[in-house]
Amino acid sequence: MGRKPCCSKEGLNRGPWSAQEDKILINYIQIHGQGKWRDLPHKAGLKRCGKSCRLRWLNYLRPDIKRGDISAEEEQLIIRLHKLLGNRWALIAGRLPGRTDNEIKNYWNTNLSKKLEGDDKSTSMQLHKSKKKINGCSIKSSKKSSSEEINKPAEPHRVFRTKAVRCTKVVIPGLLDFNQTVDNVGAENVVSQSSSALIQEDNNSATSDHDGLLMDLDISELLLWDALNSSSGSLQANDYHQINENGDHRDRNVANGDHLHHHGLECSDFALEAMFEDLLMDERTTRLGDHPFQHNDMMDLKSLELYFLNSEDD
DNA sequence: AAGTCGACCAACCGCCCGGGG
DNA sequence: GCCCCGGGCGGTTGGTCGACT
Repeated sequence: MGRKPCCSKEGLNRGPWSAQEDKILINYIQIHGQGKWRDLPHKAGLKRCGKSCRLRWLNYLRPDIKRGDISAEEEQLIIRLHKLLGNRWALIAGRLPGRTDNEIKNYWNTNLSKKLEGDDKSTSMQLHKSKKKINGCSIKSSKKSSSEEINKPAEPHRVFRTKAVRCTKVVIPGLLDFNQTVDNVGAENVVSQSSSALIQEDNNSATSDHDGLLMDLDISELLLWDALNSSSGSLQANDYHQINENGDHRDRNVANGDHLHHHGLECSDFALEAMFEDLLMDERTTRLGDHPFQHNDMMDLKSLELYFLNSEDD
């Protein structure tokens, strides 16, 4: 009955990885590359489930993993992205170079959720006094986080999807031509710059007056966040490819343009995410006035909002 | 010093999706 | 169209360790 397990658990090691196992896995991947996770343990001589190997590599052994505390900037970014995306840890992680979804998820669950919950509760008559230490006072991570820096207004989060259900199809009317050449764009720069921009835009971003969709942090803000930072330096297409590879998903869904069709654009989550960057690419590479964005580096926020509102209506 | 509690986080689990046959 | 497989994702668990009493 039930689902067939991904592998036989018999005779397999479980729990924490030993240094020896790590070494074996690293050596194997360095030689053979990633993929074929199910076969990997057998071929590499590891007594581990393939999924376990994959997780170990992605969350711990990858060379581009950034170790250390989450910075205040990263924390702000996580909060805002979570507001926008909900528990889409992989997407959020995609915006934080070197951070893994697991790490962000853990960080959120142990620090930020309580922090924000505390904020909410503190402004809602503090009904739960029985729950001591709820407001981050004794949270261990206070040593590394910056709760004082979170001066968020206590308000319910508005996310597009709070439930972790994959959105595989999003139809966006053919306002944008995603078939345009993708060049001179470095997503890595986009990511890093975008991140800081998002933070900087925190307080002065023009939030929409429209109900619902664009309240608080919204798609247009995310777009703006990217767009505002699209003017720096010339960037290479292979940079984009590189970050796609590092970002696991976007190369498949976006760089190939699989999901992007003009006049009725279909896109996956990954494509949706990368769409923001593609919008940026569009703006940068074409510099045409045919779409709602001004060809200046400073884009018209209202245009962006209207664009998405129209999309929503459609 | 010893016991208890709670936070942290690596690892696991189960579900879902896309691709291929 | 259906089924299987590989891979990805989010939720949850459990071991470890530090803080507190």
